[in-house]
Amino acid sequence: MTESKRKNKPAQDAVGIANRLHSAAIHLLRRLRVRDLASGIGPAQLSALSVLVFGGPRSLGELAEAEQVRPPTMSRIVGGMERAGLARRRTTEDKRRIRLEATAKGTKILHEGRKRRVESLALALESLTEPEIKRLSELAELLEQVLSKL
Amino acid sequence: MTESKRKNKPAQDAVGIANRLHSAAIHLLRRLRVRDLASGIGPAQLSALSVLVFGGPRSLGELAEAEQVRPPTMSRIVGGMERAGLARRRTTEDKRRIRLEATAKGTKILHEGRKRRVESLALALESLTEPEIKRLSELAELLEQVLSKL
DNA sequence: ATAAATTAGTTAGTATAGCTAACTATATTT
DNA sequence: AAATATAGTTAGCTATACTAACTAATTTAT
Repeated sequence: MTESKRKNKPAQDAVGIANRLHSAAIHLLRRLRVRDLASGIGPAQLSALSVLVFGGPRSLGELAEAEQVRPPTMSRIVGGMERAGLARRRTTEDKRRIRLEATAKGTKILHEGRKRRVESLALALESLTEPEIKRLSELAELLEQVLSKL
Repeated sequence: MTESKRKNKPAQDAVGIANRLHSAAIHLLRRLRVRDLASGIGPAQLSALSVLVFGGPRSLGELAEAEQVRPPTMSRIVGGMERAGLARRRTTEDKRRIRLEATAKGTKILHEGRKRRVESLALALESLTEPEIKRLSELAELLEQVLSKL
């Protein structure tokens, strides 16, 4: 994959890029997952918690959608988060709905975990040159943009 | 998180970029995972299978290390792969060891799955402009480079 | 040459995380 | 008032992750 161009067709390149991005994402998360285990909280709970912390309180259905899982799955994840004291259920005017919010403990743990998780990646980034870092920053943004179209 | 810079210290930026990359990777895989389900094979099996297909046969311990899981976990994953006809165990000279290899069926399914999985991403990429695609290609490369330092 | 230690994998038991189907309770529509 | 729709939960299945404890084979040490 040392990237000599045989074809300039963007469509062709898109598949190659997609493959590389996919592969890179898998490897990235697998490495970082190891660090997550230190928090003693599973990845699904951690990810759901981050939605509550950074995105604010919301209903179970909304959280399920944000996390791309089915409601029963989210129901269990939330159960675990509650047991661990990371989040709580609140009743709402519409009594079918619940309002989920992060506890202070959940918020604290998330921030600590996120920091720990990301710090090894940040360290690796620092071995790059300034312009490379800058480019990587721009491209991270581009990636999120692409994902929003997925 | 709209990221105005209070500090220009690259170390600070690296954390921000690392966070965004981490987040993007999570979202990317979560979206693509949906497509993987079509194959009827779980993500761990799919990932292990890809090691066998693209990296060639190897022992259970080696596969476990490549996949960053413990041997008992890999033992189960392989069990599932065998039941599904995706891989097989072969005896070796050292009778403690086993040699794992992908079956023809496993190889075929992996290639099909990979294609299907990546094609929606490729489609999203095509909605970008030429220079954006080019930049994203650089990201993939740079990202792999960073990962190799992780 | 045997005993001890190491190595490779499996088995057992537990927890999390995903699904569908079926249920309860509340709200909305007819 | 009855029917329908919506929000969550419960039940039951599977996959994936762990540690601890086991078996079998090989290697090392006595």
